[in-house]
Amino acid sequence: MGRHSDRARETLLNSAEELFALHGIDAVSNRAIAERAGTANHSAVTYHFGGREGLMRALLSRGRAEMAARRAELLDAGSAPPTLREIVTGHILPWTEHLASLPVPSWRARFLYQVASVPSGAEALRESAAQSMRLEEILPGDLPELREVSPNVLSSRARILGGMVMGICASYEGQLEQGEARGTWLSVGYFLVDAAVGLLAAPVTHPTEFVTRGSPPAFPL
Amino acid sequence: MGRHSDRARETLLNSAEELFALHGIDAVSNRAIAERAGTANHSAVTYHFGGREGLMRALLSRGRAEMAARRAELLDAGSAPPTLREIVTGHILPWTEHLASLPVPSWRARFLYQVASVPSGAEALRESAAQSMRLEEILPGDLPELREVSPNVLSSRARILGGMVMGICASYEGQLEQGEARGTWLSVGYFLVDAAVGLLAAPVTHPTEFVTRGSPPAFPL
DNA sequence: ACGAGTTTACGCCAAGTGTCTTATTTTTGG
DNA sequence: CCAAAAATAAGACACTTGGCGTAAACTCGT
Repeated sequence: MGRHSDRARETLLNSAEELFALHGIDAVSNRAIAERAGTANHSAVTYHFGGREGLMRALLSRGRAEMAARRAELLDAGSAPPTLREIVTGHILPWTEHLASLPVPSWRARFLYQVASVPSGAEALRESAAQSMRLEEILPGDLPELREVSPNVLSSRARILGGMVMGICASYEGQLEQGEARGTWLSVGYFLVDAAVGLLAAPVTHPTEFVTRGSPPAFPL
Repeated sequence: MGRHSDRARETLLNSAEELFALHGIDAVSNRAIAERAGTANHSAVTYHFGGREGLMRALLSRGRAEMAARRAELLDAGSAPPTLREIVTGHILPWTEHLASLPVPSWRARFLYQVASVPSGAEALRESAAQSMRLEEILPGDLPELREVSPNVLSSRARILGGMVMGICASYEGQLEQGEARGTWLSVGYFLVDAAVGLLAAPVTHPTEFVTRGSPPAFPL
């Protein structure tokens, strides 16, 4: 058995993540990924992952287990019943902590931002998202901070969070690579928590019955 | 001079907008755009727009004048000095009103969401964005609602707004096409204004020095 | 050290793309 | 109505891509 295969797979995944993050999913060919990985085997992606779908699956599963564990840990440590801020923190901080654990430069945030944005990537995300909880389904309806927010509005607001977190993290990751970053991943996390709480609990001046769903798919925090 | 050329250009632009919105910028070839436009001239995009850049420029300039005028109109009608809500309203409502003015189905919101997300599109957006004002540069530092929000945090929060508006509008536009939409474009606009005000004015629990900039480029509201 | 199994290298092909050229058709101004 | 201009159609070409097949190189247990 080739134990080397793990190394080759890792190299391919890293190359793909970087190229996808920098140029977008659809702008990168399997051949380019293989070349970036340093191999002359232009069918490497097909060989190791069975094709584009397998590659995306492998990329999307990276770090999923750690983040899920960390989320459970944070939510356990909070008060019972948890406050809105605790719930939001439990969903956002595992994410920024995960990004903080990666060597600099990293491309994970920017890659996932691309995945969530582009139709071809969103398709791959759908199956993966099913394995993760969505914040909109987790928020209890009886939180005191959200008493004035109707379920429709709350659900629609929760949909915004994924894109918000992804976008800010992608931006910060880019700054980190350029050496222009101020602050830390943890400060980014708290910034996002503040913003998310303000967003979710904002006063409703115009009640509305519209509800967002479908594309773009909310990124599963 | 071919007066027909205007019609051909319009058809090409509509085809491109639709295909870009549904499949993403990088997943659509110039040939596919020409075919969708009903012409057998597979070089139509090059002939009428000089290439991909010209096509993107033409697409991005659509509706810009109307929206700018409407924005000025709304901001003029508000109180002096304007409140935070008035400023935000003046930047968001022209946008939802513009979308409301398009026939159903439309693809503009989804197209622009793609442009703002994908690197290749973001590049095209940069020059266009320079012609539009950015909300982060418009927000006065002395608004009473934002007294507790430091400039760094405020600037970073303002960056979120573009993606938020684009994402929600893209989602609603899709629902509209599917016949699943509840509410109106106007209600979407007020929903976004509420969310934006809550986001910008949210209490800051952890002061931070990080500032977002660079990619993803904030969509110029 | 050897041979089976795994990984890599690389050639080949059909399909698709952008660009450039050349007819052919359509439109316009006189 | 007619010629000039513009628009469309369609061919040629170089290039890239994904998929497939085969040969070489490598790894590992024995």
